[in-house]
Formats: sequence, C-alpha cells, structure tokens
Amino acid sequence: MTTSTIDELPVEAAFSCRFDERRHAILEAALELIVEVGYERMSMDALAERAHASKATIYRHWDGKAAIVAEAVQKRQCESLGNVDTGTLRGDLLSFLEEARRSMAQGDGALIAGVFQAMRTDDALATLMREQVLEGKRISCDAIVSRAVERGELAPTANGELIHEILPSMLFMRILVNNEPVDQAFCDHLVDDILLPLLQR
Amino acid sequence: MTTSTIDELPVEAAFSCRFDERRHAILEAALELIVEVGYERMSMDALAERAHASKATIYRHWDGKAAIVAEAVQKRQCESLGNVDTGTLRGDLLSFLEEARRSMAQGDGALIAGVFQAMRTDDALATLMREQVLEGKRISCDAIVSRAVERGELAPTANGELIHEILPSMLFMRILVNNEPVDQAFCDHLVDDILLPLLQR
Amino acid sequence: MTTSTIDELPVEAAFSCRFDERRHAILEAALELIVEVGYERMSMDALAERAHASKATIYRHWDGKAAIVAEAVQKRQCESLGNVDTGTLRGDLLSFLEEARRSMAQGDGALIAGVFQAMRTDDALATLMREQVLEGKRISCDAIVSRAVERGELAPTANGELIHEILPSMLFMRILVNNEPVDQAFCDHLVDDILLPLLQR
Amino acid sequence: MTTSTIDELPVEAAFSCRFDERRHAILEAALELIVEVGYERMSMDALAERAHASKATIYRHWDGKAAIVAEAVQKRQCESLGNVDTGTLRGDLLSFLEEARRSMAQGDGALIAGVFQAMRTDDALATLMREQVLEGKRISCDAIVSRAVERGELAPTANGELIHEILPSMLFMRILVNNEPVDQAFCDHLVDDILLPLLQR
DNA sequence: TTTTAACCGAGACGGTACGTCACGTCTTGTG
DNA sequence: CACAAGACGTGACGTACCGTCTCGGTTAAAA
Repeated sequence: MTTSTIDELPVEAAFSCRFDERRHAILEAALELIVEVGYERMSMDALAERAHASKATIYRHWDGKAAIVAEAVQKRQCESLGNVDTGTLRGDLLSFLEEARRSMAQGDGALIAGVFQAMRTDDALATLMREQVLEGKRISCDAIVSRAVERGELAPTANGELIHEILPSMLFMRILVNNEPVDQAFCDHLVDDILLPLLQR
Repeated sequence: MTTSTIDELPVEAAFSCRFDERRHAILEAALELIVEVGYERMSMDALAERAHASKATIYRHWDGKAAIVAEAVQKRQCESLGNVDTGTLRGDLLSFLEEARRSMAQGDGALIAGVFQAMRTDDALATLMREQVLEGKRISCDAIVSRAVERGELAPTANGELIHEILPSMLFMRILVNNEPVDQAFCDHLVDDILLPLLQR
Repeated sequence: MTTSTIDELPVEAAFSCRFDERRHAILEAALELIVEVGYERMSMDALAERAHASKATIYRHWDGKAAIVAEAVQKRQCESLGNVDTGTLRGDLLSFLEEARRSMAQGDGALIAGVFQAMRTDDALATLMREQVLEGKRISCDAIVSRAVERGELAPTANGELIHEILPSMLFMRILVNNEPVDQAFCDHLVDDILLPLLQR
Repeated sequence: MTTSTIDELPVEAAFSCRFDERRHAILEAALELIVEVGYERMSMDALAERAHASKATIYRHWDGKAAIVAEAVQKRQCESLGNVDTGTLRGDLLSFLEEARRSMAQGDGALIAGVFQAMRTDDALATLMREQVLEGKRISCDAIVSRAVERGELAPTANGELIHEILPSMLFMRILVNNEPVDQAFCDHLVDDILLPLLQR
C-alpha cells in the first residue's frame, strides 16, 4: 500500500498516527462509560471493549483508571471554555454558571464525582487536576472580573479572587454532596445574594 | 441534632451485651482503617481482622462498607458538637471553624472524603448523611446566627441560611479538592472577608 | 441442623468435607479437560467453569496448572493398578501391557504427554511424579518377576530391573514420540522379542 | 539421511544473501534460547531481540515457534552425525552413545525436550521430526548392524530393527523423564546387558 | 442442670475485576 | 522493497477483594 488510508487529510490533527487514534478512542469510551455507570463501576475490560482496544494497549498508555479519567476530563474541559463577554458582570457570571448547568445536564456530575474520587487515591492525578482543570476555571473567573473593572462595574480594588473561591465550592457542594440540580434559581441566588454583594462591597 | 438514634441510653452502654460490644469494636476499627488507608483501600477482610470479628458478623449487622462508615461517622460526629457561646458572632464562627480544624488535624479529612465517596454509590447512605450529619451542622449554624440576632450584632433580617450554604462548601472544597490545611489564616479569611460582610450587609 | 447431610455415610471418605468435595470436582474437571484439549490448551478459566469453582479456589489449593495435573494423574494412576496374577510370566506381562492399552484407548495419551511436559517446567512436580507414579509401575514390575521366580519360570538371578527399565521406555516412546497405537502386535513383540529373551537369558 | 530437503545447493549457501543471513541468525538465537530457558519460556520477543531481528521477519519465514525450533534442531542434527566404524559392534554402539553423551553435555536435553513438547502441539512438526531426525538415527543404527554382519559378529538373521527401537527409547526416557545423566555406566549397561544379548541371541 | 437456640470466629467459597505477559498481526519509517 | 522497531487485539495468567455460606465452639436463656 503506497498511501495510507489516513494521510488523505492534509491538515486536521497533523500527526494523527495510529498511536493517537487509539488514545482518542479510549478517552472517548472512558467519558461515555464514566457518565453511564460512574467511575467505580467502569471496568477496564468494559472500557477496552467499548474502545475496540485491548487492555494491554490501555495499560501501555496510562498507569490506571485514574490516569485515564484525568486525561479524559481535562480534554473535555478544554473543549468547552467559552467565557463569553455579555456586556455586564451579572451577565458574565450567569453565563459562566449556565455553562456549568449545561455540562451537568449532560451527565458530567457523575464524571466530576468520579474524578474527585480518583483524586483521593492518586496524588499525581490530584495535582494534575488542580493545576490544569481548576486553573482553567480560575483564569475564566479572573477574565470576568477584569472585564467588569474595565467597564467600571467594579472598583479596581474588588477582590476577584473571591469568585473562584466561592463559586466552584458551592457548585461542587451542590452537585456532589447535596445532589441538587444547578437550576436557574440557584444561579440567581448565587450571583445576586453572594457573589455580587461581595464584589461590590 | 437534639436526639440521636442511638443516644437513648443515658448510662453509656450500661449492660453492654456481646451484641453491642461487637458493633462498637467494628465501628472503631472502621474509623481507624478509613483514616489510615482511606475508604477505598479499607477492605472488609482487614476490617474483620482489626476488629477481631468475622466478616459474617459484620454483614449480619450492616449492609456493606458504606453503611458501616455512615454509622461510624455519625457516631464520631455526635461525640464532638460543642457549639459554644463565645459572646460574639465572630467568636462563635471562629469557634465553629476551630472545631473543624481540630477534626481535620486528627485525620478526619480522609474520613470525610471516604464518606462522600460512599455517598455517590449508596443512595440510602447519602440521604442518611444529608439528613443527620449535614442537618447537625445546619442547626449549629442557625444557633450561631440566632444568638447574634439576640445580641443585636445582626439585624433580624440577616439571612442565616447563607452560613451553612457557604461555610461547609468552602470547608469541603478546601479539604477534599484543594487538599489545603484549614489553618488560622483560612478561618480568618472565611469569617472576615466572606461570612461577616454577607451577614452584615 | 443437628445432622449433616453428608455424615450419613458411616465410612467411605470418612472426612469428606466441603473442602475435599471441591478438590475432587476440580481434579475431575482437570482430567476431562486435559484429555479433551491437551495440557497446553487447558486454561484455568475453563477449568474453573467446568468444575463450577472459582479460580481463587483453585489457586488456594494448588500452585498452578502443573500441580493440579500432577495430582489428577496420580489419583487416576492409583485407581487402576490391578497387577493380576495370570499364572504365567508371559501372561502377567501381557496383562500389564493390556492395562496400558486400555488406559491409552481412553485418551490418557494426551494426559501423559501433558504431564511430561509439565514436568519439564515444574521440578517439584517432576520429582513427585517420578517418586509416586513411576515407582508404582516399578513395584508392579517387581511383583511380576517375583511371582515368575516363585513359579520357577525364571532363575532367581534374573534381572527384574530390566523390565521397568525397558517396558516404560518403549511404551512412552511409542505413545509420545512415535504416536503409534499400543496394539496387540506391539505388545506381543515387546514381550516375546525383547522382555522374555532378556529375562530368560 | 541420503537426501535432505535443503541440501540441494551443493555449494553451501555460496551467495548468502540478506535473506539467508536472517534465517541463520534467527535459528542460532533459537538454539541458544531453547537451551538457556527451554522451549516454553522462550518468547518470540526475546528471540527477535536476540537475533536483532523483527518479529515480522520471523513470522514471514516460519509459521510459529514450533517450526523454528524444528528447523533449528534439524540443522543441529545434520552437523553431527558421525557414525564412525570402530572395528567392533560393541565399539560402534558405544561410539554411537558417546555422541549422544556429548550432545547432552552441551545442554541438548532441554532442546530435545522442547522439540518433543512442540511435537505434541504441531502435527506438521511432529511428522517432519519423525521423518527427518528419527529417520537419521535409524539409518545410523542400520549401518552399525550391517557392518557387524559383514564382520561376522552377528548372524545375518539378527534383528537390527531392535536397536533403534530400544536405544532411542531408553535414551529419551533417561533424559526426559528420569532426568538422569547419560554416563559411562549407563552406556555400558545398555550395550552389554540389553542390546548385545538381544542381537546375539 | 441440662437443653436449646442464638451468636460468634474463622475462613472457604463463587464471582468480578484487576494489571501483566506472550502470541501472532499489522504499521511506520529507515537504509 | 525488505527490514527493525514496536504498537496492536486477543486471551490466559495469577491476585485481591467482595459478599455469602458453612462450620464448630461458646454463651445465654429456657426447660
């Protein structure tokens, strides 16, 4: 065979070798499974079958279940980090929460729970997640506050740090511990009763 | 929590029959193990050995690992629920956090993480924990706010609800996700920069 | 339950507890499988399923495939070690070979091949087999020669050792290497052209 | 062995192309490995590494492990098939056994065991080995008897067949099953107590 | 006291999933 | 274009833990 069946695409995933194709299939399968059955009940055999891969291949690429899930979540996180400018601070905050709402509605609650569980077991994973996923959130929060300061909605002295301290905490508490939906009422309450008062103080 | 499901015996286990003696030994062993190795790595075989009990006995008394841990945590929670009146709102809040600090220092972080993990798997446990443990925290928070209103530190319109929304969220986030210590600086920050401003608004 | 469902048999396998029942089921399944598919293709999973046992149970009782097969073969060997007195040396020898013929016809060829293969890997097994199985054969051979000497068919100086040197060698060669049947012609040839001439020399 | 399937090239691989160079390296590596670790524990990966070859190349040239080992053993066999005329029947027999002794001392025991094991799995290999290797032994035995008849040491009616029936059987039994050395005492015993008496009867 | 029944420890059991290893195939890139 | 290098799917391996079950022995109340 003179031409590969894959090289036909001139660009798009430039070095998309078999290697990467397998990684991708496995990560996708992991995301599906973790949402369907949760982290704990996702077996490596099931993962291998779903990804049309072999367990050997999986363990060749990752150290264990935790590492796979970490990478999968990180990937998913990168895909959706819009951070739209709605023109007002309140709008930006609600938009940010809306993103979380949509994510949860898709079943990411189980996924997040799975990841946090995995983080308790695997320190390397925990560090990774903190550095990459949470840091992504932080950057978004900072951008929201910066824009508000530029608009003159907030004093330059407003403590933007507070948002990414409080917002993720309460989101996770609601999702993971209380297991209540991230609905419009909750978003409004969070923004109007907690975040804005603290920022505008 | 005014009445526990177990506290009914005023004289602490006066006629401690073999039955109760076994329950106690197993619960103690569970607490030890969950702190030492975490929920996930606590095996029932290890638990049985540590408690000098048989797995049959364990499964005779509880449905599974989750149920044991739930009861153990509940028990531990009942032991330490001071809620002292320090004379000021700020003092009460710091005292409340101090309690959490001490608990964490003893290794309860792993325990809490374990319980939350178990809650994802076992719905009955989750409901139980929400009703009993979290409700206990809520009552404490309410009491703190009530006393502040009586003292005139807070307007009667102050939203006491906010405390037990925000405080546990941020505590858990710090302990379970960020894995950072609940130190004095954090307590002060939480009280002075977040809780008090919101209550006194 | 005051009386066990098994104790009813006063003798016959006096201590036939669950323990031994499992061993027996597994050994029987092993014999079946090794004859059906050979030693190499007998998987432990298949063995577990066939014996309605779990792999854990198998590995609790034996070190590995080799050890199971060793015990199974030893057991089978013990079951059939007739060594009948036919009245003549030639008759005894042919009877001895007839036993081998029957065994082979039942598919024991594959079993023996499997065991010898396992012996190359597992030294403990090899020693065990040499001591127990081959020694059983040796005793039978000695008995045949002793009876012939008593009858006066052989001089007391006849070297009985020769039988169990030559006979098993040629049997195994024919079965394992040449893969030819142990038929009547072969038995006659072995007895009349080789064994009797050497003994009567 | 008058004609081999490979000997057709009179000039011994005169223009040893890369093709043949690879075959040779792999066969040599196979001989080394099978002697070092045995047939079972010789992995194809190890073989490829040892021969500085790729597994693809190996599987391009042979069907599997068995086929490689078959060819390697055949090659080794052809290298050493002296069959010297020592002037006496007894001398020829001992010389023949001496050859086996030397071979065994070099570690060919493991090799032979490996081949016999492979023969149980691979019928094509088994047939090949029986036809080529064992037939080689038979021809040597026949030659020894023929010379003895010519010398007048044996009657023309002596059954030469007996040698290659008994001799390889007892050699293999001793090597593979009993795992005892092929020492001088054994050779003498075999020749003086078994082979010569039967031939001279 | 003697019986009887509940309870206990010990631990074997059938399962499920784990992470590893080797086989034989297939792909990529170099000489 | 054959090759080395090595990733891949497959499938068996031996281990760990789960939750169930059966066994004797011990302790309590009932006879």
